[in-house]
Amino acid sequence: MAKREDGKETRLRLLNAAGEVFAEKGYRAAKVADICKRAGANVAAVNYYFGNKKSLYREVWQHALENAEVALFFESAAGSSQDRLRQYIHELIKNFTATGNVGRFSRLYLMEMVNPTGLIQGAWHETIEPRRRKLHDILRNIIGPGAEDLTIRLCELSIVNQCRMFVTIKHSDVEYMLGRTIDPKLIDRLARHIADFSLAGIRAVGKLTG
Amino acid sequence: MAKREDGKETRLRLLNAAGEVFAEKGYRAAKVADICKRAGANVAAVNYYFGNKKSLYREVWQHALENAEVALFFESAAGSSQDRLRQYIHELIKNFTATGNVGRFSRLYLMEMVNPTGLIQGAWHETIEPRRRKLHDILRNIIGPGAEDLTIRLCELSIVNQCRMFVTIKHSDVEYMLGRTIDPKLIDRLARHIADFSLAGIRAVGKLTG
Amino acid sequence: MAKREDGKETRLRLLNAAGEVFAEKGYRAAKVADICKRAGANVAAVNYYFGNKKSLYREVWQHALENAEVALFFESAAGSSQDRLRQYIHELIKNFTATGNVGRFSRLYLMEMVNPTGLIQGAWHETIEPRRRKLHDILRNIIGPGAEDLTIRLCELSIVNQCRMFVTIKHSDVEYMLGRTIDPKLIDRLARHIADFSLAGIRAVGKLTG
Amino acid sequence: MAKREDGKETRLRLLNAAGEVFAEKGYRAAKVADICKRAGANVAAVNYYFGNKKSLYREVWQHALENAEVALFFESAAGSSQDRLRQYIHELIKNFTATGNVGRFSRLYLMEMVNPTGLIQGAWHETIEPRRRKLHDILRNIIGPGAEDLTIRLCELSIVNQCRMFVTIKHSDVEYMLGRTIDPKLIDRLARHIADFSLAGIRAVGKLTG
DNA sequence: AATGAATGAGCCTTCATTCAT
DNA sequence: GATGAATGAAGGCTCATTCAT
Repeated sequence: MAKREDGKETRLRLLNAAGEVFAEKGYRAAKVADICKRAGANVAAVNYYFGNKKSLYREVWQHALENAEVALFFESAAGSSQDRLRQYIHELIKNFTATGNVGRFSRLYLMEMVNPTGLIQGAWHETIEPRRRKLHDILRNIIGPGAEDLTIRLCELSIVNQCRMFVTIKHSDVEYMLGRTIDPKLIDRLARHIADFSLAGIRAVGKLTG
Repeated sequence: MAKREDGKETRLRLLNAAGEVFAEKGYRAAKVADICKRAGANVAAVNYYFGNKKSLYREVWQHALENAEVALFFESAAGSSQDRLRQYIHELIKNFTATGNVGRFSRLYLMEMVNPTGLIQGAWHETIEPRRRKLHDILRNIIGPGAEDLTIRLCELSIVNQCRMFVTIKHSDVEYMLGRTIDPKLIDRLARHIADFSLAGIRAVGKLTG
Repeated sequence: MAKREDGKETRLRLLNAAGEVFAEKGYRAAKVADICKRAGANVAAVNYYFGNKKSLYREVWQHALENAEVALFFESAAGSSQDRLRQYIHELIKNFTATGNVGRFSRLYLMEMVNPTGLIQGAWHETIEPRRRKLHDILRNIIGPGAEDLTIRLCELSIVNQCRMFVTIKHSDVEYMLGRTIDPKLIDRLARHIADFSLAGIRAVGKLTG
Repeated sequence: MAKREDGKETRLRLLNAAGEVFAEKGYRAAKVADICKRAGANVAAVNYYFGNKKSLYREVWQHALENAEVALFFESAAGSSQDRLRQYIHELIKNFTATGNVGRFSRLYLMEMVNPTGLIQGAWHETIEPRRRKLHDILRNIIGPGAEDLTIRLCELSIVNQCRMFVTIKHSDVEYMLGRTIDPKLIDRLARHIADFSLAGIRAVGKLTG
């Protein structure tokens, strides 16, 4: 609570506060004043550390990517392709449901998808591409080399969009549709469901076009 | 340009304009002035006809829900359960990709999901429930009476969330992942993919728990 | 004092108030709030009528040019070239010392010269050119066709810059140097002085280069 | 980059930087942060060394006035009165067009004239008076003892205001009116022009009132 | 019944200044 | 003695809303 601190610390507090507020409200609706208040700093702090709201937003993405990316991809994936797909889905869901940087980032991501700010350009594809590549390879292994590329891509979409339900899990119809509240056990069940459901789906469409 | 129209007509134009703008920008980012301009009405028109922005938003939802196109949604379903599921998916996608009231409503719906305004309470469940009921019945028929209710609900989510990718089709990663732009032929392909993928998935998880 | 007036009236009041404040303080130091207060309007009035401060500034120039220009050039100039020069100088000084639109414009002009805003581009040369042309022709007549063009242009500058002292007459060293306060009689004396001084000057340099 | 310089040195760098920035932008538009950056000092340096922006401004004037280049201005004038006038005009113009302290000071002076800060009271007259005195004596010699004092003062104004065109030489109409860019040769030509033009003017008005 | 005029509250940003070290 | 951190006050702009006609 020292009055004049390291400076990097206040900056970090602002970054985290901004991450939360942007994730909750979206870029436009997020108020600089709210961010500062949540970080325990003055209104002018955002300008002091980041220049303006736009730059702050970009830095929040940068920060989120740098920190979230770490947890994102199990490099040591092993086992059969089926096992790897299960692992992938688990990771994806964990990513979407996580608290802290990772979960927040997922929400940030959806916000940007629904209400594009046009402020993050590069970071966007840097985020998507490696995830997509990974999933693509797994699916290719499961379906076999004979399948159309489009078939695989459609499977990617089916899987990613099933997992994405977790992004909107709050305030959404997910809980309503399941008739119960979300808890870790249910999340596990969902992950298994998506894996089973998808593996069958993949095989089915793989046969049709392979 | 008539100075004295019916009065109800201006009101309707405002309602439509508001639907468009809210769907495009979301509640907060939508500007009353824009809505009025698009409706060819005065700045004060919104407040004159609807009291304020919030009431206008509620009326837009009400209007959308009362709209026959949305409400009568897949009444005429017939054939085997598999066929009815295909029809359902097609309807859902058509709904999401349609222009005019229907597609706009879908976007409104997503906007509300991501950025809840807390203004529409009742209308929300009125929308979801009948759709869900319908899908539930179809799935129950396919899976059989022995299955857990939760299993069916998970399948509902899998299907709905696959279809939901169309809502964010613009500015999203869908086109990026498919490596091509969306056109009617591709939408058809996607619908078939989701149906095939899901039917296989349903059967698989049905067996596991049934 | 009607609460809701013509609208053009408030706009005009803003335009005049802005003219005064910009002339007194310069573009940057002029406060929108001050302008509005002086015009008896709300802070948002500037945005309502002119969009923003910059546009207001441009409109003030436009307005000043349209109104000042009327009084600016005696089209019916007659008499010998010497007489026309005297007339020109009188006009110029009257222009610089006038109250209301004309005098204010001169100050605006000087402000722009010292602290260019880069906002008025076109209006600038439109202002200068006709004045310059007129003086140029008079001087050419006095000096004779044999003189270098540069010589004439130097005489233009000598005259214009002598007259320009009136622009800075307040807060300046003019009163201090003259040892007395400015009054209409003194202005007359100054005009005669500048005319006599300049006519002799013109003839002298005309001989040298002619 | 030394952490421990004399301390006086930083102060001096600030003074010079401030002189430049104030001259370029005027008091209000000059930013403390800019001044500090240009001086290679910390944002807090101005307040540390000078208390606040106002005091810094006053010290800049004081510094400029105390500066030998400005104060010793045309001490060594000799020759006939005509020659001394030519010298005076040359000095004045050199002063206005000079780079470094002197030219900067001229601009500071004009800024203050157009946009009085009310901060320099005393220094103001200290600047004007000795210059004026000098010119006055020269003119008195040329015109002769019989002339009205007012006549001489009017001539002073004519000369000073002709020379003053150099202060606003950038961004002004001077280049536009001359139809060419300013270079040392042209400045020389202008100095000669003003001298010739003025000498003739002086003699003419001297005769009229003498 | 309908509208152009006008406003107030709130937001982002700037900047001189202060403070703790 | 000097500085990076932090702040408060104020300015420009946006926008939903209100008012008089």
